[in-house]
Amino acid sequence: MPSPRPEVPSANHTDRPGLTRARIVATAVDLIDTEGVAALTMRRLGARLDVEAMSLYRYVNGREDLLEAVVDALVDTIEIPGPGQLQPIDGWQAFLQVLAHDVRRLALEHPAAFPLIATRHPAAPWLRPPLRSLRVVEAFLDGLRSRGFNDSQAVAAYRSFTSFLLGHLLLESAMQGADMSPAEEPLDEGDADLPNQDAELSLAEYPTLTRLRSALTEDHTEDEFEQALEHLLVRLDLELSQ
Amino acid sequence: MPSPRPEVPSANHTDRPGLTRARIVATAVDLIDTEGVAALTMRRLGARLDVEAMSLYRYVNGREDLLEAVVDALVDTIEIPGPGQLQPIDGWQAFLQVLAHDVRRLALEHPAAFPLIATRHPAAPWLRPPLRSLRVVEAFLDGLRSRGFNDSQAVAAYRSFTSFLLGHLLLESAMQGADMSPAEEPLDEGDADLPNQDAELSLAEYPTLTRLRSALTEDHTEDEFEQALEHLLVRLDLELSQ
DNA sequence: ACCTGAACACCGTTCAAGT
DNA sequence: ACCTGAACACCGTTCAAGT
Repeated sequence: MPSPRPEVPSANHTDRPGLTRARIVATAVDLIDTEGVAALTMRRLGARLDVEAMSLYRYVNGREDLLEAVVDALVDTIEIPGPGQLQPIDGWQAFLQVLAHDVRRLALEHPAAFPLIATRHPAAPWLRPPLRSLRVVEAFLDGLRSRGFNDSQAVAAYRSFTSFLLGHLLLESAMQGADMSPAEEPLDEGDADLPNQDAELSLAEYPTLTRLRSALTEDHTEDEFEQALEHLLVRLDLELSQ
Repeated sequence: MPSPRPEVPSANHTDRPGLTRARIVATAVDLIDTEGVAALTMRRLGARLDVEAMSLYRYVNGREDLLEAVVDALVDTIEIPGPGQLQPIDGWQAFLQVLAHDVRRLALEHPAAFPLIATRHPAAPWLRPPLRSLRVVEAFLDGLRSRGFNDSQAVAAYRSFTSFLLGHLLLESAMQGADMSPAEEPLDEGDADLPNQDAELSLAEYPTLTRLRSALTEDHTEDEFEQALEHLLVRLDLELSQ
């Protein structure tokens, strides 16, 4: 009855299934989403998996490799618009529109992880965040080629499209995840003689900022995204016909 | 700065002058520039200053505060175009051109630090990287206002300008600082049976990537920057007259 | 085959103690 | 006033040992 486990591929009916690289990565993503990147330590991740930290090293080549795997897992959720989401009639503009919104979904679903996607060095220098996987870039280039772009036009579009996504989505995800990294302490009132830089930074000397403060605070990130995307498409259209 | 001022102004003729917050921050920037952000530990920074790590806590509220100070110091090197660099004749286009290139200078001079500038949460939520200091934003808004922008146009320009800078310069700085973080080990030849993911990632299954590899590898970051900047100016011009 | 105990080097941070 | 020694909690990582 307590027989040593045979070849059985997945026969484990306990609540805590065996460790897997996939399960480790998924839990890591969850930990980042809920507590921030700084909270992702090997030991805490182990604890979430009911395992000692050292066990993770069977499936992951250290913390750096784990972070790499997290980024890859998230980027792999990007869906390249195919026959499912797109009518054959729709051109490259619809293709880029749908793709842009899926990358935006990724950024807003994982605001704490997006800086990793944005700043960790990709496997190859010509992979540009956030479209930083071979699969995604291949599909991106093919998608544009099959919709009328030639090679150099597709490459140029890859460059401008990634720059656009990175700038907008990094700012938007920063806005989203605002201040969740430093786990919300009840604010300390002491040390009133210190500069106290963060509480209410002194706007006194900045009349224009003071006047425009409420305008600056308004969140127009979605409008900005749509408008900038629209302008990018116009710009690409110009370059196509020249 | 209500710093604990010693009575003696600067009477220290030794090669190692006394500690200063400014000196600590400057050395930290240097450490990041030369060895990457991961190398910036309190202990190593102390060693560079011929001091024990604990001494730093007199001038800096821990590592997070130090990183904040590093970012602020770098952002403070941004020069807002004034009567010196700009003729009164020049309009807002010249103003933004000159400013954009100065921020680009910052990114290329400190490629390892730029991700910090890009991703650390600013002091106020309406401060957007990389123009994330009160001084810079005030001067930016005033600069545009004095050149014909009204309030909401200036605020809109702040949003699109920062998005543009962030996307382009983060990619360009990543390109610049490529792989200097993991201190250049002589590559290990062993373990040829493992996936060996990083050495030469397998392009076999990606025909388009294989074909366009050389095109993708070309560095056109400067052209991209100039072109995208030009298009942003055109776009802003349109919004001005509508 | 898979997980762990023990150990090591390094880290951030505090505080009483030195000068 | 300024710096340090000693200590603590936590971290990444290795490896022999357990089952």
